[in-house]
Amino acid sequence: MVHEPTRDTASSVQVPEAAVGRLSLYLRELQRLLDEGIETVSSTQLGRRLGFSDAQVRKDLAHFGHFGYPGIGYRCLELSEKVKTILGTNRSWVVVLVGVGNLGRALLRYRGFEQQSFRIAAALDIDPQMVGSRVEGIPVFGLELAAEVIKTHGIRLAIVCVPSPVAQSVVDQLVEAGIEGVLNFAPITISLPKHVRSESVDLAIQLEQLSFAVVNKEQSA
Amino acid sequence: MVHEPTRDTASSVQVPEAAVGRLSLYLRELQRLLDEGIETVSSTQLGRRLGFSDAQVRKDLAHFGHFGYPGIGYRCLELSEKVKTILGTNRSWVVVLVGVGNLGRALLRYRGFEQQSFRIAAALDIDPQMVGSRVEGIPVFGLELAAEVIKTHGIRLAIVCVPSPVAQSVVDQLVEAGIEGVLNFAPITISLPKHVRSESVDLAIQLEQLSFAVVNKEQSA
DNA sequence: TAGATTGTTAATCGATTAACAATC
DNA sequence: TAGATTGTTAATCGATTAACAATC
Repeated sequence: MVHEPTRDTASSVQVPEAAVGRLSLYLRELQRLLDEGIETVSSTQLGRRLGFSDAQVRKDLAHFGHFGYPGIGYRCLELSEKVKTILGTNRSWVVVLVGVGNLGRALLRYRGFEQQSFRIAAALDIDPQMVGSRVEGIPVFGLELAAEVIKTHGIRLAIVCVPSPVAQSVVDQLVEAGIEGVLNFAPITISLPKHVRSESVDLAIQLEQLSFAVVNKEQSA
Repeated sequence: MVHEPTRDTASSVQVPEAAVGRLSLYLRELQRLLDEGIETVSSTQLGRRLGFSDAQVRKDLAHFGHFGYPGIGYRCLELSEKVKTILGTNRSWVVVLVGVGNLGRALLRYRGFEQQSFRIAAALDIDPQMVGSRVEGIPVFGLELAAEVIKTHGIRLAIVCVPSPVAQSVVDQLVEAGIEGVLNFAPITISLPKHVRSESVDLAIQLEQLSFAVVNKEQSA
């Protein structure tokens, strides 16, 4: 009796979202290991460096393939390349930054993510004073040119650092213009069509979490 | 000073850590409702605005007390005050910012979290050129004065935006000086003693998560 | 009262951990 | 071969959802 190959790849098996989050941490740690000249790492070692159990590490990675060698562990370089491919960062992403205020300018200057295959190619703003200028070498266009800028540079992701009151409407325009993912710095919950994904950074919320943890330290200890 | 990375499993059995994270989102949304002049909200309404189920909202809040009124819902003002008390943000927190580089200066300028009861009272740096100056009105001290600055201002939380290679050692010094919570912008996993809590912001990781979601959109849809 | 909505218990679902045969 | 470590299955643990009596 001949069977069709069973489809148990990532497309049919549900990969927990938390596992994808940890994938980024594994990658970051693998890159540190490589910097330290370490060539192989076991799930126990990798987990210890990140505060995860060995089982967690193996399970997470096994969702995506057979990357390890029994008796040896994982080869750091090989695994980091595999993880990059899974995350989609084996190739370069072109990003647009929207809102060239204090925070936006700092991010243009920061460049902390460039080494990780994300490159800001253009900025958008509504301020006529900014439009037409360059900030940190990056040209600033009017928001109404979003669709054109996005198409010209093959942009799929946006970093949005506009004031909260206009954030939803700005994101709506970006979605209209074809953006597929949004990193949002405005402290509001953005409504998006299902085909667009967002991540957000809210420093007030993170500080609140620290506040809670510190205040409740006695109880949780 | 070497510590094990803090384990998430240290969270209390009674209240899931994820529920505490959502508490901040409830608070943010309650403040928007108040701005809109809305006085009461049901778990269904609040959940819809945040993308959570009504049961989730009720369950999360019920971990901390009986805040609702059957037949009516939750009174926005009252609930927001209760949530602030739980999070510890009903009172003001004094924060120190460490590392006055591009990102640090942007955060000093940003002030997005001041309205949420977090106030940066002082900055620390090792650059002799910076030490003794003021940035955005905030005085910059040498890192070696950490303990004194922390004690003088009653500081318990630190925002750390120093380069990755020195982040662990800087945090070690802050812990030594008595800091209780750290918001870390360096893209590394920081080892901390169990009594110190950390949150981190890593833009590269958040962009990677967007990258994954966009690349795997077909499968996940 | 009738309608609405909570807080809570029970049922379901999912994620983490433990254990171990397979394998290098 | 002996020792180490993976990938995977089973067991455990925890979190979310459903349902509904209590209650305003």
